[in-house]
Amino acid sequence: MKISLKLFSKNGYHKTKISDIVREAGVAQGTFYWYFPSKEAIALEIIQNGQQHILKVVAQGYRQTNGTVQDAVKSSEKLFKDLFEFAEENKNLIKLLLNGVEAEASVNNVIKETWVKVEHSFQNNIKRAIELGILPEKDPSLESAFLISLILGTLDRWLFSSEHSTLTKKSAGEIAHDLVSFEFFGLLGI
Amino acid sequence: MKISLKLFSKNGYHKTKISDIVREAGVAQGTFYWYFPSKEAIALEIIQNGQQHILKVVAQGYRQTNGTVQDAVKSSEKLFKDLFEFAEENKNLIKLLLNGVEAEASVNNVIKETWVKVEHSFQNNIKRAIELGILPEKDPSLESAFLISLILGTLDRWLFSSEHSTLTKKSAGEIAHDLVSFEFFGLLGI
Amino acid sequence: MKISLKLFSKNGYHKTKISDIVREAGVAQGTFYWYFPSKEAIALEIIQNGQQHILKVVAQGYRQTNGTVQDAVKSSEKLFKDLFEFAEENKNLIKLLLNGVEAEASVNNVIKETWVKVEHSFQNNIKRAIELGILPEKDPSLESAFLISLILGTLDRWLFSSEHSTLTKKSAGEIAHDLVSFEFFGLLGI
Amino acid sequence: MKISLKLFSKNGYHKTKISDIVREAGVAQGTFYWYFPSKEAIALEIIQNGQQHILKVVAQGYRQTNGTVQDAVKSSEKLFKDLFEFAEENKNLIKLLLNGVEAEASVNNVIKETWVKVEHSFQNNIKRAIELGILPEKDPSLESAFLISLILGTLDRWLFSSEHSTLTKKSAGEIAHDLVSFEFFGLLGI
DNA sequence: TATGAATGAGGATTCATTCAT
DNA sequence: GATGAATGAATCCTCATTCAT
Repeated sequence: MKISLKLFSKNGYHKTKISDIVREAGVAQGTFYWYFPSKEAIALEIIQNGQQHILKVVAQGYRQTNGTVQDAVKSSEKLFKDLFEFAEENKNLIKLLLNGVEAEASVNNVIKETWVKVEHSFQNNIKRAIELGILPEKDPSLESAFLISLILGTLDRWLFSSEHSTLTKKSAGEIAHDLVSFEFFGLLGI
Repeated sequence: MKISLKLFSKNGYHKTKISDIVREAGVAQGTFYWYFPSKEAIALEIIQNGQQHILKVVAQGYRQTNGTVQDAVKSSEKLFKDLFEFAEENKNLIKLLLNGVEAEASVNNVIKETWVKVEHSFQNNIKRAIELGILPEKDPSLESAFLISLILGTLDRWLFSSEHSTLTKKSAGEIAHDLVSFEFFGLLGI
Repeated sequence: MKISLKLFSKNGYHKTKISDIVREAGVAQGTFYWYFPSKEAIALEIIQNGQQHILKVVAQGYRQTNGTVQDAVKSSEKLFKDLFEFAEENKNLIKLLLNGVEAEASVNNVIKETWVKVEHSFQNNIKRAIELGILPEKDPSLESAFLISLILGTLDRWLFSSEHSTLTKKSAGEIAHDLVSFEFFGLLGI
Repeated sequence: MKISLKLFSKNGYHKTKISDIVREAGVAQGTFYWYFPSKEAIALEIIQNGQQHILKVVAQGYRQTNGTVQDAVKSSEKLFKDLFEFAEENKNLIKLLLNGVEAEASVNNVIKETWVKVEHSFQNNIKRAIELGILPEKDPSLESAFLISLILGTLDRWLFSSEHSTLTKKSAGEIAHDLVSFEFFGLLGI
């Protein structure tokens, strides 16, 4: 699975042949089919596996948000940092999830699902913050859409862009700090 | 090209067969090759074509930004509206550009290039705004990375997400309005 | 036809496309079919045309063989010289005829036929020489087979071999001279 | 490979389809590609294989040539006999090598190479005979060119010509005998 | 006569999957 | 559990030929 993930993320789903995977794994072609019923299946398993990990990170990321904006900012920054650190350690997985493979529909669906779930988590947090009076009364679903767009796009550029020298050099913590500032205060923020 | 674009964006590059394209076009297989040297070539032409259109929209989107924050906000909103309207009218193209096909490297490169160029345009605008004292002194490359992430992610969800009932129902103008608020003031903005 | 001959001999029958021919000729694809019913037909016409020329050369090559061995040698040398000069001026044709295209059976047949006819001419001459007591009593059909083998093989190496520096530098007359010596006296000849 | 050789020599390279080969071999199309990377590759392998065999025959054909013309004649006749017997047993291979396929350049090159090597072998022998004073001082490269022309042309007519009733009926030994007479003494020989 | 766009059968190669050992 | 040879459907592309203009 590790090898498959690497090859999928590096070369894409279709361009990764079973023969490539088994060659690198040092086993015979038939052996692959002892462990996985099909190419689709292993892709699915890889993605679902990854989804669990990510959701765990996100779930653990938010701690308490009791009270002030200051708390919310800190909490958010903590989550971003965790998420970016996880991404850094699992580049291949993230690449696969961000690029979206041109694979069987089932695989694409699990990928979509992953981000939808992450977004839901964000949305719940925003809702709570509004209820607590920390954030102004706005549409949480819209705000979370903005938020996840912001995060995933930045993540993509941070890890995989050759064009962003500034971005690429930053650590997960630094990115998280900058990001949270934009999140709460926008371009005009301090 | 129109048919190819539709099929590519709907089914992906690899799953779109030349035979699919010509069947829908009502011509013979060989006719395809009279007009395009290869499958890769037509994909490339489609994308490059699309790139030009988008860049034109972006270039024309920003008008003057002479002076106040108010002006900048208005200008930005205008651009977003234009961009989203264009996207709405060219859903297939946008889908292709956002999802990124798993195609030949050349095709993927042109897609990447497209967004890099759009981002550059944003970046220049932010620079100018900083020089004019409209925006606080920050790293424009970082800000533009945030901005493009925000826009493209939102665009994706607006056009192609089945999960965002709130988002989906909004018009290009409304999205642009909400987006510009987040852009300048963040979650805390009015 | 000239262009076709060039391309056929240079690249082979199958690798020469009608589109190659018409491009070089500066006419449209359809125009080709106004003058020739098919690719096979033009090849056939080219070869048959060439056959006539060669047979004329061979027919005129032998003059009188009245009497002595000396006469026969001279006569033979004259023919070889004519033949080799013709070949030098019609390299493309000769290449086509010697290599034997992998074409339709009909084309190959005309090529075979050409050499068979040339050989017949040789055979008749040998017969006459035997009748005149110039050559010893042997099987003329065998001798002519030897002779044509000798000539065509040498011709091939002379015109198209990159390995025969000695051969390549000789003129048609010189080759003819050497050849005739071998023809009549073999390796042991003076 | 045997089947491929047969089909190549019978129908030519281009007219032999992979589907023909596998049908006759009784395997699936894909199986072909398990053993050979391409059509070109199998042709190459066949030819190279054949080249080795021929060169072995030629290398073993000449024995000692110690002394007299008589010895040289005998030695030569022995080689011709071996060569012609080999050719008789490997008609398909010889046909392929003599006709020269219209295949990829690589294949054609190996064919050319084969005969060049055979000729070199002849040439060396002639050189030695000159040094020993058996043959008169002449250009060995020219003589070997004559010799190989003579042999290959005769071989071609013996095996594949429908026009040479006299030739066709002879055995390898008989042809060799006649050939060696022409080789050493020419038309005028006893 | 000339054009050149259109045709479509044909053919090499790929690769996920199977299965006897 | 493991092997790797065998399968064959699938697909891109070629090119001689046709034909309306």
